[in-house]
Amino acid sequence: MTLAKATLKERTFILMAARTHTASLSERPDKREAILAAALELFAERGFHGTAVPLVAEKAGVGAGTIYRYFESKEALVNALYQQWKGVMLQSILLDFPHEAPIRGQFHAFWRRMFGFAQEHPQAFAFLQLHHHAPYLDARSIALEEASHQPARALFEETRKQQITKDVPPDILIAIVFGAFIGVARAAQEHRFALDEATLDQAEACVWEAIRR
Amino acid sequence: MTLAKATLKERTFILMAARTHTASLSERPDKREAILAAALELFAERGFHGTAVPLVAEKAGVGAGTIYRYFESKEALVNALYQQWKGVMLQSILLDFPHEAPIRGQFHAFWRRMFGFAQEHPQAFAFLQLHHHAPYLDARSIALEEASHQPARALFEETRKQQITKDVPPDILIAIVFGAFIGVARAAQEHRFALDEATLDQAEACVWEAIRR
DNA sequence: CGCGAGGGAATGAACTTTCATTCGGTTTCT
DNA sequence: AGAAACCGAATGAAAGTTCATTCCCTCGCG
Repeated sequence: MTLAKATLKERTFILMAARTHTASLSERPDKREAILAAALELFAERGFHGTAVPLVAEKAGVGAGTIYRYFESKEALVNALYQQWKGVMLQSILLDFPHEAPIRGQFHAFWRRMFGFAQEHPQAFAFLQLHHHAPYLDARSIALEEASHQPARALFEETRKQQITKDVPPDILIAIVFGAFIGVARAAQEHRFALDEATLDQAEACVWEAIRR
Repeated sequence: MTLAKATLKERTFILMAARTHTASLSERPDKREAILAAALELFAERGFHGTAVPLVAEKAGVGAGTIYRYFESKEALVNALYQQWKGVMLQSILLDFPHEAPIRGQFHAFWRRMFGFAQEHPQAFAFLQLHHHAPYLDARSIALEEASHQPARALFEETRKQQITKDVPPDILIAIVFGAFIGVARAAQEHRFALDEATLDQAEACVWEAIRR
């Protein structure tokens, strides 16, 4: 996979191409959305194998058979969901990202945008966590997952050269930063503390200390 | 489900079985262990709902019905597994913990012991991650999960008072440290980098910087 | 010392439920 | 009116669980 060098625009294109199942001319996007929304909620709570398709249909207010007019199978549905939300997450982090700002400002943007997504779409965040590296994810989902690491790696390779961050392999810094992000976001979702501005800033300051030289 | 009593008895039995040979002939701890080992492997790879009970039986070299002689249900099995391994993890971190060492040394011990467990029992580590906060976990499993946070909270409350760590709520530091730990351990399991001594020390130094004052 | 009865552990085919998917009838839109 | 979309009961496969039977070990009696 040479997604490494793919620009944001190209990745966006990939994302759009994911909508493969445009079978007929008069599709009902609202129904498709209803199915995806119901599936998101249920898959996030109970997992893929723990969620029955007829239950998704009921929650979507749709007949069970209708789901198969929009998705080839349950697997296709979960992959469509994964790709949709991974794409949304990527976009909400990368769209208009301040590449020219000072590094510390870029890190701030990164941090805030990640939490912005997790707070705005808590179910999608839980869903993406739960289905990370699941065996039923297809090649496109896995490629998207891989691609999502790329911007951070590029950033940390650059900051390492500039001796802004520690002289540590970027993959380790990424693991620490993303790990801390997920840890904080999850703890907040479990109501261990509130995710207000002050908390976000405190956590950001801590994690920046972890990586800065 | 009236598993409270049975589970307690069974758990006690596990503890004893570890070092006793006085079990009566009617008891077959080896079978129980075989079932637990097979279940660990399969649940860690495919998840709870993704694993069929007869498959566990086959991998354990045991008849399907035999599983139900040792566990009331599939749910009871997954909870027994969760409690067993959460307990092992807790013990391997806390047993003979150097409570009197300097704080930085305690943090080092913490860090190394967590990774020691993750490296020694990668499947158990994956299993615990995957089933964290699953809806089929019973009260005892949840209580164990909750209890596992306690030592870290106590430590960070103390270090905060002593102004060794940042003036930040302990729960936030815990989320960052555990999050970073899980992030690093997972990245290593995905072969993003090797977990040698140098890497462990680098990551530890980073995370210590995150929390120290 | 052998042998057969007794009893509990183990089994896996069978049972019941539940699942993903299909399909024919019905509704809706143009 | 025709065609496409929609529904949900029907379907067959696969799931978790059960239970009648088998197996194996122990013990008591000849």
